Amino acid sequence: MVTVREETRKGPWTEQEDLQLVCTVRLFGERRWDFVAKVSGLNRTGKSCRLRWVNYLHPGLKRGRMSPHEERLILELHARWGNRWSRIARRLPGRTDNEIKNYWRTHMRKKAQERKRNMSPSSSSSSLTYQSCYPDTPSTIGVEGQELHGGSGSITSILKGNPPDMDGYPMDQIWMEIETPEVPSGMGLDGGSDNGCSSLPAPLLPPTAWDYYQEACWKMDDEIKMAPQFGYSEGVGPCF
DNA sequence: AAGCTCTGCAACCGCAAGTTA
DNA sequence: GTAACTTGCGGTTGCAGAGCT
Repeated sequence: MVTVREETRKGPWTEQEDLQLVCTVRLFGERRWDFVAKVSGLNRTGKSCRLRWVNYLHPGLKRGRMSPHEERLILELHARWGNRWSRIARRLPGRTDNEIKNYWRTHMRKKAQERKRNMSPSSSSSSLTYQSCYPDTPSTIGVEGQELHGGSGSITSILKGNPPDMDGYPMDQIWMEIETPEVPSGMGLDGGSDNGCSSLPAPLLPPTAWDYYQEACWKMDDEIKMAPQFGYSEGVGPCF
């Protein structure tokens, strides 16, 4: 055996890695990230896997620009809680703390530049408030419909080079289709209807993608078979 | 058309809190 | 009770694409 132990991978995720991670999380749930990292065969840290999942692969993530509602909500909540990004994110379904953090950063940068330009000391010297930014936004802070913007997902691109009908398959569309109750039989990865382990809906990828999905999972199948001591049976995601 | 700057996003790092043995 | 391990959070950085000069 000439298995050269690779160093832990860093940097951008590949489509293959995404698939492997999705596959593994699907099986084992959104817990024990170090374990997920190991079992998936990815040379990534558990931390890295978690981050990728939470910020990018998790179903239901919204992508694209913040809506005025969201912008306003962020401003309001930030005024109330400060840099408690994860807390703020919980109030914004489909948005991650990272996303909000990034948004806020660029938002503040923009505002700072604007202020520099204007340099009008006559205006209120207090820190930025949502009112000063969006004086005319409606006051209804609600959870708007789960509109799904077209994202630029890695899984999207894996599909790009694939069957022509899959061309430009947006990530969100994938998740939307996933959410439909139709489960492609055969993979046995649906893990039962209510294992309650994760928010992942049954099939992860549209039918055509399952071919690739299967390929991506071959390694894991071995891992699982090799690791019965963990008490996991195929197709049944454990609840942590 | 080419180079430069700006913007948005993805990902890493370090630390703290929580959990488990 | 405590040490080791895992997870979550916030800050920061680097890169790629868009827009501008």
